[in-house]
Amino acid sequence: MNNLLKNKKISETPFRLEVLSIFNNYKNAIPLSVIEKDLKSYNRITLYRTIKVFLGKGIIHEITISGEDSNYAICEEDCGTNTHTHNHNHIHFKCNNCGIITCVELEKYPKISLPNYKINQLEIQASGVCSTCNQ
Amino acid sequence: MNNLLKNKKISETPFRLEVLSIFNNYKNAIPLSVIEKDLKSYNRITLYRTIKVFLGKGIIHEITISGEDSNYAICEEDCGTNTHTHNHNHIHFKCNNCGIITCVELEKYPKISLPNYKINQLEIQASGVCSTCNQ
DNA sequence: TAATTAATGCAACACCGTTGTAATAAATTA
DNA sequence: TAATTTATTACAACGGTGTTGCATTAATTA
Repeated sequence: MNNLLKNKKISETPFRLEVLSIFNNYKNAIPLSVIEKDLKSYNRITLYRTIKVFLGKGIIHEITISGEDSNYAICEEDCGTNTHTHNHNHIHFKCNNCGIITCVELEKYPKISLPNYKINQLEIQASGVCSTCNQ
Repeated sequence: MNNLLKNKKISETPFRLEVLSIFNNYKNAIPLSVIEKDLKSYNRITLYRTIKVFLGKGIIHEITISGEDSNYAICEEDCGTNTHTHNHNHIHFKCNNCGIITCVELEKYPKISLPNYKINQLEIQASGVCSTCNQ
């Protein structure tokens, strides 16, 4: 995890390391605005490009929920190296109370079969009240 | 379906009727670009506002898939009157071959339970090859 | 350390969606 | 149906978001 960038064969720069460390400071998914806020010195364009590179290398994945800003979260070890082969065993949960979006692991991931369809990938987004707020 | 607008208690205007008829011409979800293309005379701003009103009244729903333009599809009869209570028994399927996004009904919709979580809503997005292309 | 390759950041731009407002059309009331 | 009220349309203008070209600077390689 410390030499993640070198493993992914991209240059290790202070900016990228700082973005990575911000991701690691949160257990949940975060939007660009959080990254911008946390960066010591931040350049809009460099951040966009960094996010694109991280997405392309499978370092992070994007969570797109209707009506929300895009959120980003660190990928698990076994994620693919690009967005198409990217695969995970978790769902994306949006808490309507605290607003936080998290990746939640499922023991048994639902299977869906549609006659005549070939299903390659499932993305499941749930919303409700998270375990922290639900007390 | 013909007096949909009046049922929803919004004014019936030529523009809105034309947008509605475009939705009815497609069995699948469509992005704004398709609506723009099909409108005889189209005003960008009015279209945005029309879509917003349709969304708010539960006439259409938005399908947001990572990396795609937003798509819109006519809601079923039993959809709620706003986006929050909006509920459906279908998943959103993106065909990687033809690119078309459809709402596909499921006989048995998967249930997901997470310890300590309260799940109000599920949005399921699948991708692969649709029944038309898969032949 | 020198040469090569890649990342950064500035300027400038295009696109997307929104807002204020005047004109116009639809709905309501008498 | 005509007059009034209410809502919609469309123009002008704007702000935000994401992108590209390019010169500078930093990281990697030999």
